[in-house]
Amino acid sequence: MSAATHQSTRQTPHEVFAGYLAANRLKITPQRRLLLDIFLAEPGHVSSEELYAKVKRREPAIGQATVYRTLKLLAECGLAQAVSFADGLTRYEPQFGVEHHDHLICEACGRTIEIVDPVIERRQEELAQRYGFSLARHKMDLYGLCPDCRQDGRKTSR
Amino acid sequence: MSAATHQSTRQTPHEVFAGYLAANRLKITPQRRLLLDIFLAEPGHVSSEELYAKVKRREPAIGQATVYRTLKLLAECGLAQAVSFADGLTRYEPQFGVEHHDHLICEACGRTIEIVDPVIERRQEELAQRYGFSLARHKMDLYGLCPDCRQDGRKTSR
DNA sequence: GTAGCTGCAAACGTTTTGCTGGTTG
DNA sequence: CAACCAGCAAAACGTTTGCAGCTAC
Repeated sequence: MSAATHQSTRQTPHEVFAGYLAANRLKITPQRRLLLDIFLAEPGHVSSEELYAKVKRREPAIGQATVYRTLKLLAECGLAQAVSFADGLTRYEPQFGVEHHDHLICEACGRTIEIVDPVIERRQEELAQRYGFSLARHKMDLYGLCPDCRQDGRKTSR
Repeated sequence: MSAATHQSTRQTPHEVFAGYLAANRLKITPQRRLLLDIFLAEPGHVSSEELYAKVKRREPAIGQATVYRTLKLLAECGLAQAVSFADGLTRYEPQFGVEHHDHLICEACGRTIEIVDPVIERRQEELAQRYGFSLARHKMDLYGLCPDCRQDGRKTSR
């Protein structure tokens, strides 16, 4: 729990979103509100398609295009951040009030585990300080093989 | 044997590639050799299309599919690494003979310092093992403000 | 009322795949 | 000579865009 950035402004995500929309003369619609809600309820990184599937359960009439467009808006106003895992899919992760995390990624099956290690987090701070940097954020992805894919051992026959 | 973490062996890239192909009963072809050469001559990250264009100048008959397929092979044997910049394009960067390092990046002036911290490296291994993963490689970028940019909000020199 | 929105479907650009003749080991 | 590969073109994939009617402001 080392939330290094305590802001005095305590806007809710919805306020942030509404503010951004208003500032750009865009409109608040039921779809956008719903998408924000469901997006924020997601634990980790979501692809557009995954979000589309979840939203569709509550609002079957919604279209994929709306999901794509809204995710882009969320990224623009800082509520979401686009991350890529080199699997041809763009994923978004909530940036508001969500605990930071890193990724442990299986290169074989694409499975991704979110991890946070206090030792590493602290060490990163120390490292940055050693170089006189003030650290704002970081990104760490570990690539390897998950337990399942290690056992499969489909290669190196003989 | 996923060949991604062979740093101690002094194999040339061509040897690595040939070894990987042989181990999987795949064949060495002129196209694959040419693609490896041109790929290694690239300074940074290349997209499949960029590589295709360059290869085509030397071997006009080559097809895009071959480039895609070969890049995938290079990634499998650890000579290339796929990176995504969230622009809908998969890029590959050469991984051979390059010392691993992480990045400390100034968000104001773009200055980048290459770092390696043994404590973090070791801890990453431990973390992966805890989840049953075998770790092949990782990527860590720390973002913040460098000493110069901390002192004055100027977005100076570089 | 008007600018902006939605859902649909078609368009788009990248990557993959099926096929056939040719090449490697 | 058997397995694998190349090139081609079509398919598949995720994402964007044009449109006509609808909605928030």
